[in-house]
Amino acid sequence: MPELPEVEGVVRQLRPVAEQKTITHVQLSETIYTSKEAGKECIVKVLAPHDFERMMTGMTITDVSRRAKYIYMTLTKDGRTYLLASHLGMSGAWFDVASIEDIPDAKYQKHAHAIFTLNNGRLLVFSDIRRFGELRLLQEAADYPPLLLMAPEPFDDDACAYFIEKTTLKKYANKPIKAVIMDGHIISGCGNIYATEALYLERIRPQTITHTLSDAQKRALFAQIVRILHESIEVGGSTISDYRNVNGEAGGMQHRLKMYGKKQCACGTATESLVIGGRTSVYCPNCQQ
DNA sequence: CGCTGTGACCGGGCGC
DNA sequence: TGCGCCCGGTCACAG
Repeated sequence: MPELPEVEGVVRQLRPVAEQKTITHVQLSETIYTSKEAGKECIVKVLAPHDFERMMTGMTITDVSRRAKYIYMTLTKDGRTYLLASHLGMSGAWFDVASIEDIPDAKYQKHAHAIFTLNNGRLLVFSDIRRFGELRLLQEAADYPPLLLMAPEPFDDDACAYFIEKTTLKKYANKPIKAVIMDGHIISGCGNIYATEALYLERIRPQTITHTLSDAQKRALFAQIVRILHESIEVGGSTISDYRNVNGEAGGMQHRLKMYGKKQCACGTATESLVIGGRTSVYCPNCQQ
């Protein structure tokens, strides 16, 4: 499940293959067509499949960037600017290939849902096994209000202050800290993997009620999250549940995880798990107090 | 009005 | 072998 570091990796790989290219053809999957006909918002949001194909055709990709776990592609066509906001959901992936058969995993070949042909003949393919991902064509971010409500990028100067301020609101103060740091309105891009790791490294139990933490603890936790997100970006992200980068390669971060998915802590103690905010949360009852 | 809880979207993988 | 359940990022909406 791609979190911020994995999405950042995808963006860095997409840039050289997508920027300054023009989309000459778009083909959405039969699944999208039939699902949309049934009234569901399958991957392509708001627009009817044919309208999405028509509007995307002729677009020039001028910029690829990341905002939280969203991939933003800035597009231009006929002198107008657009934004394609794509989210990988649980199992989405982008591939840069010469043909569909070159997608390195059969499951991703089977679930190729949007095929963009570029003016150099290459294909940009959005695949998604569980269809929780999305492709949202907008004129600007403001056209989809949830994008404006996301917390600052964790690497921004004001992100820690924003986090501290939010944690003092009664809406968040009485929640478990893990639910708070995984909330994209508080911190951008920190999902279950990195929340679990940061709490372990700071020796804080995930169920700790937020207001019981001191500001110093909150600052240290935030700094730990930033550090571990950086570390993961450097080593290519975590390969968990089929996540692969644009070249189909695995990342290296999964080998460095100390608590996520562990049955036993490095100290020898069996880990415990509980559900917080609907997500499985693992911690060491010995190391985390 | 604000917050909380629940539903909706899915198929791979695993347990029985 | 086969069936059924669990998992999860995010938003929408009911209460």
